[in-house]
Amino acid sequence: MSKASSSVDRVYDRVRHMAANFEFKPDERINESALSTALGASRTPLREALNRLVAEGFLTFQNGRGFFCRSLSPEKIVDLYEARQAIECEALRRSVERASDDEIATVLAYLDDTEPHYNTSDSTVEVLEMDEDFHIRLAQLSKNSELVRLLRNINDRIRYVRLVDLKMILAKKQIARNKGAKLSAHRIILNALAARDEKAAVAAMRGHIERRREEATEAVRIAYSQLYVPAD
Amino acid sequence: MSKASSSVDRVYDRVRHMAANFEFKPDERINESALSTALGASRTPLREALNRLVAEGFLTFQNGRGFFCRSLSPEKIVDLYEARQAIECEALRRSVERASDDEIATVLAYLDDTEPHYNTSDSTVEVLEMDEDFHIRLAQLSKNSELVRLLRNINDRIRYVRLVDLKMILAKKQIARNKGAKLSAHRIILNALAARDEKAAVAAMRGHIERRREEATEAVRIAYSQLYVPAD
DNA sequence: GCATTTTATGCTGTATACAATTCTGTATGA
DNA sequence: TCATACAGAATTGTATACAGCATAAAATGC
Repeated sequence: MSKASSSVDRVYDRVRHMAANFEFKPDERINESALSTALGASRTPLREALNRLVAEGFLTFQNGRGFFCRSLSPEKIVDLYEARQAIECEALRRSVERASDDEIATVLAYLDDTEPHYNTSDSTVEVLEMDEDFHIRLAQLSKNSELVRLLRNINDRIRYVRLVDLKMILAKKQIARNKGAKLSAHRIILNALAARDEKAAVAAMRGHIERRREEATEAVRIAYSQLYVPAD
Repeated sequence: MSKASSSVDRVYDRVRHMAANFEFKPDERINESALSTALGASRTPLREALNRLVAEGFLTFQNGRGFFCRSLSPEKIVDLYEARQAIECEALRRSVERASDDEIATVLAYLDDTEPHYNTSDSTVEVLEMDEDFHIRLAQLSKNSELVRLLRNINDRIRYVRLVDLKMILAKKQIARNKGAKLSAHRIILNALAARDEKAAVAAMRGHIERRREEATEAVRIAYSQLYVPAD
């Protein structure tokens, strides 16, 4: 049960995390020598990791100029939200066919377990983690590993903006939060799935993501200001 | 207007093409030294290219054992077809909102131009190229570059099976082919888009891809036999 | 003072070397 | 006959060196 992870893997994980959280500023050039020494590896494994991240959409690459952080623009983020709608709605359609009642019940149990914490936690990171986890579990019911893979990739690429968005939401609705009075969006989707009501489930999912998509432009604006203000 | 492509880029293009066409057999191990000399480059740029291809889903990687061709299974291909449905249908929905009449007319003109050749060519490679090109142009109407990017990736990963499938279809319907008598599937989709009929367009697209998805298992079987029979 | 050329610095792109690991084939024993 | 152990070969993983390019800085001309 050992990990036996290579240098590339360690570097990859670390740099991916940095890129996801915009520890490189948008469009910032990445200095390979500096980063490699900072990570305690040589440039060779670092560059291999960077190449993977380019293919995943976390970084860009220009010949002769090196690697750069991806840019951060409302358009790009909206594009990703739309891709997320495509993926998650498709997964849901397949889940209606393929997920057993037991499997759906397991996800429902997960929801029951986490919802109290989800509704009271002040840590946006924790809340987002739970949210992502729910969506992944739901997508896995489709039995389509490609859709799950794509969703994971998209989630990681919009995480920073989602985090900002979530902070925004919590700041606004700090007083009145879902405490079971109203059915949560997640519960509505899952209930529709359990009832094998494809249309209702997909519509709920679409709307659920759509609401965030609409906030994307604003969230990106705030994200920028947050990125370029040194003090937190 | 020079290309100024680096060694990595050249190697990347070449190996990607090889992987797409299963010039490496499914699950086959890739020998880095041999391949690098064959491509006239050293192992360093080759490995960078291989890492990109892993991230894109063309290859897999096992620590300490190296790079392998992706496996070829009906399940994987079905997964990809479903992902394609997700992407293309979403793109179509957005195109209904965003594509101008002129832009749609341009794609229609492309269809008019290519359809004669499309219906008579005996080269499955050519036919598939035209088909992919049409679908990409259509997806671009969505103005969502992420969806286009994903579609390109998926298309390249299922190309080999699609090629086999197409050969199968042409062999069967060799006599009676669409010569304008019946409206082509592409034309139906495009007309619905032009009429801003989202439901009809999406339904047509879904069905269009669904038909191929249903043939996937059979096509994979034939693909296997073709891959492991030396003579063509 | 501004634009332009030249020079210098730093960084990237690739090859190569070598250590570490895995694989293959053979021999040995039950 | 099968399993195991071992030795040699092959292959991968990483560091390092250096050439070539791009960028920044300095110098020159107007």
